[in-house]
Amino acid sequence: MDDKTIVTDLACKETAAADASLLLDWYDRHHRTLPWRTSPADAALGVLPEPYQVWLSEIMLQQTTVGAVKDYFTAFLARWPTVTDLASADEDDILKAWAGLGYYSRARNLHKCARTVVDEYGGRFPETVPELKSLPGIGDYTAAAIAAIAFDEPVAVVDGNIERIIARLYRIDEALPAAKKPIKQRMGDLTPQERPGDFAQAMMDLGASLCSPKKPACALCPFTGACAAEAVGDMERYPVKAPKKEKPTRRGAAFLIRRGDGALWLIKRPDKGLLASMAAVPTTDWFDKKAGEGFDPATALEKAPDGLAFKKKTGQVTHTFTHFHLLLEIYEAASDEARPTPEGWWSTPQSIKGEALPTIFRKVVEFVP
DNA sequence: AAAGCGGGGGT
DNA sequence: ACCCCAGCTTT
Repeated sequence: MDDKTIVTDLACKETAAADASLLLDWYDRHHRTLPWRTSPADAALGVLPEPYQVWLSEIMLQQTTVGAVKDYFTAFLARWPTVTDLASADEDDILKAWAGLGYYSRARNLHKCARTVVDEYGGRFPETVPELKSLPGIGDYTAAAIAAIAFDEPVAVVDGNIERIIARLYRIDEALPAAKKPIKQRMGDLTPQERPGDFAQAMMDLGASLCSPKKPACALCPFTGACAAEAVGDMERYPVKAPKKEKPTRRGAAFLIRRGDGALWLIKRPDKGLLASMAAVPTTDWFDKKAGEGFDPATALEKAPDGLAFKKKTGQVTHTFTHFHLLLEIYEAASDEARPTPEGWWSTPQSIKGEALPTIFRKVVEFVP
């Protein structure tokens, strides 16, 4: 190496450009073991994880924290060890196993995707981003994540954590979602040819630990000194986002129909829209008070299932969805009819635990005044 | 580009 | 109360 090269290297060090090896070294020292990762020993040998497990974990992790996913992932893998097993499963069994995890279209798309992989790809996941993206439930992020982690493809993986890190490293002032394009470009430039999957996971680990939305731990960060936002002490400004809309409150009534043996009458929700295809108890429509059609508890009984003597219970059940708050009044009636309306089924105290009840209706059936 | 789509944990 | 999370699909 001649003198001129040395001078160039020194100059680079002073400007301290972010570099993938800084992060990979950090990752090798802080590697977290997770149910869907290969062991650190295997990873060091370059052993890639099973594509089925990478896919399953990535679908579960969409907008969902690692802590919430772990037990669901373990249970799914034990019950359906391969994509072929999942493809031949009953969709209602998948919805029951998914209940409580949220974003239920993921569970329906999971089943569709498994069937496509079996029917169209002979039970093996495709390895390219365009083919992966064509599968149900797989978008830009998940396609890149599977390609990088399961197939060692050096593609730019960008999730919410990585958007934050990149926006800070390069002080990107454009607001999301417009900033997605330059962020993906920067991530592509930073992604190494070697160990692209580890690099992506290292970035996400960094975002989940040190480069947090509030009070990032810059002193411990492998990119310290190479981060434009840190240099000006304005980390929490990035990524710039559009202001959020406020959530309206909707109100309605829920109807518990209870049999002598304690069984409850459940219904299946429509196959489109909120909580599609999930189990529930009968309810009124949910009215947005701001829309001028305020819910009147006195008229709730007009919408109640026919022929039953409902009594209003004290207290309400509340729940917050992505785009509104919900407040439900609870009514209860005894019935020993064989089949009350609307169409549904009796679920006994023993069977109700296994029903595909989303959390809001889990709260309703467990309601105690 | 914006809206619809869950639930829980951290602050 | 607000923020965010290993986002995707539809409008």
